[in-house]
Amino acid sequence: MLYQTIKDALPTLAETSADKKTTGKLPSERQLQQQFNSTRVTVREALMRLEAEGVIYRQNRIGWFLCPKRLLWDPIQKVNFYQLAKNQGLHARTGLLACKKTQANSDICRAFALDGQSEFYEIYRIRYLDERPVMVEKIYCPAGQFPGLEDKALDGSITTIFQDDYRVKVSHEQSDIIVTALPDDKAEQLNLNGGAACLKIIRKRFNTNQELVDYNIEYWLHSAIEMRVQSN
Amino acid sequence: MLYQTIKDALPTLAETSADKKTTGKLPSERQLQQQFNSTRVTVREALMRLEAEGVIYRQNRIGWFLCPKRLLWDPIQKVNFYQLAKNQGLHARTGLLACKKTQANSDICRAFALDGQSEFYEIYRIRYLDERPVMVEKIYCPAGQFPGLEDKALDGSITTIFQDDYRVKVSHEQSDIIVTALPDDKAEQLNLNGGAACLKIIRKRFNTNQELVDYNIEYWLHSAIEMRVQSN
DNA sequence: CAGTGGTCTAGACCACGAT
DNA sequence: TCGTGGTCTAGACCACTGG
Repeated sequence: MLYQTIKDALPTLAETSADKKTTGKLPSERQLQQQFNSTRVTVREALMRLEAEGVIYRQNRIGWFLCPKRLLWDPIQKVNFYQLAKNQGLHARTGLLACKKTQANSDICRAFALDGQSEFYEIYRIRYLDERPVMVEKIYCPAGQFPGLEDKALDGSITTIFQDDYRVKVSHEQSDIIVTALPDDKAEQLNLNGGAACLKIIRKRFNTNQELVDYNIEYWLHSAIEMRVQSN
Repeated sequence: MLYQTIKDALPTLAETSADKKTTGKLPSERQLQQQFNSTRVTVREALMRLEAEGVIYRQNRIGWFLCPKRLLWDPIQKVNFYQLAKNQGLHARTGLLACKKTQANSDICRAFALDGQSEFYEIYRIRYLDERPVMVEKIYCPAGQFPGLEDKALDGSITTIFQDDYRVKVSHEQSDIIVTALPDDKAEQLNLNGGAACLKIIRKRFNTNQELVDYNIEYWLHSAIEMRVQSN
């Protein structure tokens, strides 16, 4: 199986392609095809397996790259994203893609115990680690509860805005985590390809009165993250 | 993209192929190729994407099947596997593949603060949900601490054996969780194909003295499991 | 033994990126 | 504009499953 051959050669490959000390880009698929005396379909199958393994990733229409180390995350701790990254020597950044008032699907309405006509803020954001896009998220919160939210600095910490501007404090949260494939529209935002493995996290955050504060849907590039949990 | 077409047709497909009330098996790749006027490579790409999504899975050289619902698991709770499954209407079973005394790799020795010459029990097991293989695990524990372990009923709860037969009580644990591809040897045991997405969980369990009791490496078929965690 | 999935070959066309 | 990745066609051989 070609996959093993390529895997063993990976370190060399990334080096040789490195014009200067560049980003760990692999040679083009056609170059690999020649080098390994194979065909493009086969080369791609091998690359996709390495992608599944979390060893390489690809950027849409750009090429294949070696994966940097994963961000270590504890789903129990309510830690600030920037702080978490910094502690691990990574630079975090958040980009705001959109913020609009809209209605939400039935799952979300039900979670808030609101009916289907209710208005929500939908905040669409993207997160980078060392300028590599690794996650997109949509945050839903009831519009009535956060007047003027669209004018806040939404490319920072939402938790801080809730707390400082609206006196709403998140006390605990629940995360649902599954492995799935990146939907095409999310992939596009991340400059990745639809179908890549990802972690889908649905996070519900509550205040001390057990009321839902916001509903968050995240898609993480699977090779960018590692989870560590501690039972008591 | 063919993938969407097939996805939409999935319910119909699983039905039509069902000889009797069978397991949700899809038609053969060649049948699909004809039905959708395409080629096998393309059909397979579409199927593999659906597999990545967690909608279908394949058994090695048998075919493609619709996925049953996922087992919901809380990595914080130290719940018995059988009980967990039962609560969710699933039937759990464990098979013992092997149990031997052996040396362990450096990661594991270091975790136990033992040197590379130390002997360990290595217990290799497989777990089924409704008779579908969904996980393989290797459990390592220091041989000296558990004399005669190989003669116990290792297809049941290890925790119970530790507690009842050796007076060793697990008090807390730490789990490391990443998404990766199923290695070929693990895939073989599961009757699956190497390269399928999986959850790899490394779990360390400690006694009340903060001493490591066992070291567990699990590979879960990704579409068989969903995680739910609650922060305090 | 017939049919299946696993793996591979040898091309093709298009849209987009880098230049 | 040229090369790249994204998608697809049309075959092939083999090992294994299931009847």
